[in-house]
Amino acid sequence: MDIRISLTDGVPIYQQIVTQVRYLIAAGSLEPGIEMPPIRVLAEQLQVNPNTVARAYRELELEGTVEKRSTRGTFVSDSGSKLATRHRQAALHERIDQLLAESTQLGFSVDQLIKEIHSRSRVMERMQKKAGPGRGKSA
Amino acid sequence: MDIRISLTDGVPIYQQIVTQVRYLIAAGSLEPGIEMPPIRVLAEQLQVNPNTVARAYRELELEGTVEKRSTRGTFVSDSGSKLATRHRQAALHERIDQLLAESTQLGFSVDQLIKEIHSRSRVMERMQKKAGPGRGKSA
DNA sequence: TCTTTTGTATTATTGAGTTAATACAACGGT
DNA sequence: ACCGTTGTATTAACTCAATAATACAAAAGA
Repeated sequence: MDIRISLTDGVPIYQQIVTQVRYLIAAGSLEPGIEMPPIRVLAEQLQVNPNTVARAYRELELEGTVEKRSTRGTFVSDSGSKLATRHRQAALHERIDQLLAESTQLGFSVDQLIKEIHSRSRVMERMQKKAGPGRGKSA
Repeated sequence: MDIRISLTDGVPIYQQIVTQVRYLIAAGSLEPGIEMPPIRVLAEQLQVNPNTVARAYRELELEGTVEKRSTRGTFVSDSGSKLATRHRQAALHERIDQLLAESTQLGFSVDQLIKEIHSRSRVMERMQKKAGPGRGKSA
């Protein structure tokens, strides 16, 4: 499981796990039916408390992305890929809505906002070229 | 001072004050040179602790939007309008950057993102027509 | 049946952030 | 000089979320 957590960026560990599992599933690295690492194993690899991983798995199960089969383990559900993608899109929509609300408050039109986005995306691209790969615990 | 705070939306009170003062200044309701309400007065109007208002004023002073003249009061600084606008734009840029980061992770191109934004903005407009004015303490 | 492996549940600790209570200090007008 | 007004400083309480410590329950398989 190629999951990397950062202890310094303020994002809760369990949330990082959820997000990255969704990513791995949406990207096809984790296919439906595959067994997830047991809670304790992943916790050991990431050097975090098992409860933290349990919380991430619980959230993933609630949304239907994975299935827990009592004592047999946790598996990527059949609809895992679809759900993971949907959740990621929902997260994106939420961000977009926040942004629209804030830019409206600022008196920007949508067109002006679009221009700003293009501008920022150019800046981000430039930064991408300089930035090295992130650091963090990995599994 | 037409400031309305919400005790239920999770945004810290002092932050709401800062944001709304910046808005009032950027919008021209508060012009450079104008005296701000004394900390205790605004605190009384908003029914919050004076320290909360003090914290908001301190932040506004740190960024140069207002000036404190020791015991004479707090005034909108000459560059207040420019600074308030700049801070609001910076906040917007930050949101945009988060959004770009997340959408990149999702595998969206900038153009796809733009389409999503247009789509969401149509949704938001529709919701605007239904929503009534917000409720909250006002001064 | 016993042991191992799985997820679960409960409770405590930690930590950050926000707000409040209260006392202080300085300037200015009378 | 004094009193009232201004902002300041210090400390405490409170809230909330995240994480950890620990014990529990149930199923599978030797």
